[in-house]
Amino acid sequence: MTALHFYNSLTRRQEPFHAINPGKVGMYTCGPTVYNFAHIGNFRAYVFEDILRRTLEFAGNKVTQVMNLTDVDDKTIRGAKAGGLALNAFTRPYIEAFFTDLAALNIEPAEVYPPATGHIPEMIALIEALFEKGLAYRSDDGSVYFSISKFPGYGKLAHIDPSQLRSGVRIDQDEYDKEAFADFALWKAWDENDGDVAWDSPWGRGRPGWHLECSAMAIKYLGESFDIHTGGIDNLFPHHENEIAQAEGATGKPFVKTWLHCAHLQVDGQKMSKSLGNFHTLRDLLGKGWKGREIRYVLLGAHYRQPLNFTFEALQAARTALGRIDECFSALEALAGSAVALPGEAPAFAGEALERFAAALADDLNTPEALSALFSLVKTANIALAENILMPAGASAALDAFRRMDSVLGVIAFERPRAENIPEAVLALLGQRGQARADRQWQESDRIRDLLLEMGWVVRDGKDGQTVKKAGR
RNA sequence: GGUGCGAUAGCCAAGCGGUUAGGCACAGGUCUGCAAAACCUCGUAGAGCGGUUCGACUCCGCUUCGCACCUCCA
Repeated sequence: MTALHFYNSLTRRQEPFHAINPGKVGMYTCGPTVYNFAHIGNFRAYVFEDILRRTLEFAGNKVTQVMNLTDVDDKTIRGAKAGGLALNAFTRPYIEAFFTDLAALNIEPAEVYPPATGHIPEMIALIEALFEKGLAYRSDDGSVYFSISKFPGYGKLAHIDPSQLRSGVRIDQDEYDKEAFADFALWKAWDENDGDVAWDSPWGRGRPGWHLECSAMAIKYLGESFDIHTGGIDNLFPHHENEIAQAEGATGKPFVKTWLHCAHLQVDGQKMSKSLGNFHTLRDLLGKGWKGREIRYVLLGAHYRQPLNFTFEALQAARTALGRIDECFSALEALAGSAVALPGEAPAFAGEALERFAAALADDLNTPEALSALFSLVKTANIALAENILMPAGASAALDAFRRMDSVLGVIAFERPRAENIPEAVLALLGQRGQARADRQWQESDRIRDLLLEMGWVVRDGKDGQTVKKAGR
């Protein structure tokens, strides 16, 4: 396929992608803070990262993805305290829920999900390295800070001039004991709000700063320099900027080659927030009867660097569109039967659509364009089917193209409605109706059709007789 | 205030200096006893004002409006 190109937040340009070790890609993804159920805005980022991962695999790479779990920070500590629970007892259900949710969206698992609380020694070692380089200092209360004025490259990702950082931002400096306003905590000294959440360190009891975990765990699992780091756009500053400062400050090597950031999801044109009542968790939507594949499809509908407006109209549109894909796929399956595609027999339209699809993804993960290519395959296949010009081998080749596309999109085979087992009673009624139709007893035929509908089965009269389908979806 | 992004037909949403994006909805048609379903067909839209150009939705400038980040929200 065409060479992959990604927009790199660091250079602010679209660049050809070359893995440091050809064929093997190391990728770090900022994961959830496990103090609550993740919402669909969070999942936009995880689905985007899944598309990135699958596109890399589509292009023949072996991907090693690391996604951290932030299981210690202000919010988790606050939640544990409010619930009267130990920290890990508080976070565990949310970690489990997170994995359930990932599966519900057909997101491929990462290779490693390191929890912050499991990597305190690595973080302490990183702070020690920063002390050696003169980039860290200890304050009177025992906290440790990173001195951004001593790190020349600070601001290169966010393109921020550190000396400008103060303007317009509220200042509550007395909460901390820092030398410079923009310095950030590497280690936070224990205070009474932390309860029993504390680890020993050379600087006394306390807990790691939030930015530290990602640098420490990324280096541990992916090395001091690796290919790709992703996250939501909101993490670009300060979190990712600080990650670079910590990692490059300690190792002296370039931390990450390519940074990719996903734009936010909006709901009904506005930022998602609890006060506006437009805050949706994944489980809320599943509870309302929407399928994971439908939500996933909606999230693929816009380019990842553009804000995406989430609406229930979009979910309904996704349901209808997926239904069309399913119909086409099933019709091809029926025609293909057990036929195996032979070389040279693939219809040209399947290859063309797949090529367009691959080019769209290679062009900075253009999923809307990729979906357009998918639908061009649906349409041409439908026409070929209607005109009876498709041989079983051709149908099989078209199916292969769909499957290749779905290896990235993950919406066709996933949760595809299956042919239901038809109960005896329904079969019996169908038989009666068939007889009535043969006898041109339309009233009787319609009566049975209504009866079946009441039982939850929709009758479709086609060229080859009647078929039934579960109602509702 | 600083930095960045955007404004596309009823809705959602892409590419592109001149050649059909696509999806949903609407409308027509095929099929059908009727209906449903399915399938096909169908939209010259590009915030406003200037400029560059043979030609601009696409490049440049200004205006208006919207969004995001600016110390721990994906």
